[in-house]
Amino acid sequence: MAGRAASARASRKRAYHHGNLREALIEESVELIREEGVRALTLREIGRRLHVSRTAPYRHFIDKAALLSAISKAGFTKFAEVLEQARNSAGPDFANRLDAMARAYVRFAAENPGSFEVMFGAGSEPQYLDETASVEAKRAFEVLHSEIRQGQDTGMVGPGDSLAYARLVWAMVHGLATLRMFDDTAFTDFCSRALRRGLSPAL
Amino acid sequence: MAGRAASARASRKRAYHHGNLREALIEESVELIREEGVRALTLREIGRRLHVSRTAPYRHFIDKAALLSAISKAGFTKFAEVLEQARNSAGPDFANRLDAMARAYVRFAAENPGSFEVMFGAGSEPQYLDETASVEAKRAFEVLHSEIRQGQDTGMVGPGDSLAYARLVWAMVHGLATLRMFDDTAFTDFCSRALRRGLSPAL
DNA sequence: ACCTGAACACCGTTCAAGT
DNA sequence: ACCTGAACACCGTTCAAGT
Repeated sequence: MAGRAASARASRKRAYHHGNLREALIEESVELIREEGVRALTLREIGRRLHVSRTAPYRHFIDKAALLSAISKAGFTKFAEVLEQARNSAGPDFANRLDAMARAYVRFAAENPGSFEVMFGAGSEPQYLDETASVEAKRAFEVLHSEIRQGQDTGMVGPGDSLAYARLVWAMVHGLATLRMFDDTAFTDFCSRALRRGLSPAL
Repeated sequence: MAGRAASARASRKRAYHHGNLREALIEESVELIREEGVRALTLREIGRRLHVSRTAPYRHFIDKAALLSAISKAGFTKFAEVLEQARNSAGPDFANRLDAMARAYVRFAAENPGSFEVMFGAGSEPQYLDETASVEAKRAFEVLHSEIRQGQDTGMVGPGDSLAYARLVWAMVHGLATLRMFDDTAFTDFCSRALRRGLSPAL
């Protein structure tokens, strides 16, 4: 009946003694955040859920901030995959690829509000997403940045500093995501069009 | 020597019994947030600072969330004033007025990170800044929205839904502010130009 | 190595009691 | 009306002690 689940749980629990408590802490934290929000993330609660003492997390993270940092990095890794996948599925046209990434960005924020908050929240300080950011955040940003460079090659994006264009797009879409303006696809498309016009070479 | 400060403090303290503890709680919270960040905002600490018991705030706010809500509203009131003042000081030219508001928006976020976080943070749910938002938030948004309408009248902004244009600009600038991309004025100006190009009527 | 319980210094919130 | 102290149920974190 519940044999499989039980044995999975048992082996999982035993496995903590083998060195993957760290991984389990991150996974369970992401799950808890998704279910109950960031405020519900508590070292004690996460310990309870993993049938582990409340101080066990300190074997793997120096403090709660370190756990949050790991959650953020895991979030950015997933985020980069999502953006890349959206871009690659959108065909060769620059407009379609950019729009697909914008939609994926906003959807990620909508579906993972907790992770999104940890990734971009007060604790972190990502700023320009290049120098000070984690390598995971940089990788996500690079997915967009490389697309902008391609857009410049095909004349869809004006000449000049590709980094500035990429930051501009990132900020625009990030604003949409942060203000949770994503339940109206007509508006999102409206923004995409205006954004592309803003990027295009001056006449 | 310290007589004036002392008597001011004394009359201030006595005044709490006269009904302005509520106001003092908000002011002191904003001050504390500015100094130490949102995480430092504690009902107990705020009570300490005002020489009042830790449960005194409950006479004026049902819980901590209600205090935060009041802080948010006060922040939006200030925010609206700042935006309006920036616009009015920028002369008659649309581009200058829009750029001035963008700069003021970003500067407000830079100078009041704590208030900004409370205003737009996880607790609140402002979304489109019109229907669900507080009247204070709506007022701030209206400063921008009315300017967009004027831009349409003078042909600087394309025809159609002025609300959509206003939301677009808000999201763009909000992204800059949220990602703390404000230490590079050259980049901010770059974004302003692209933004205005995106708003302009299609050819 | 990894885990545990007890303990410390904090919170938000409630409530009976004071003026 | 407005304020207070004690109390309750939580936290994050440290540390000596266990296997």
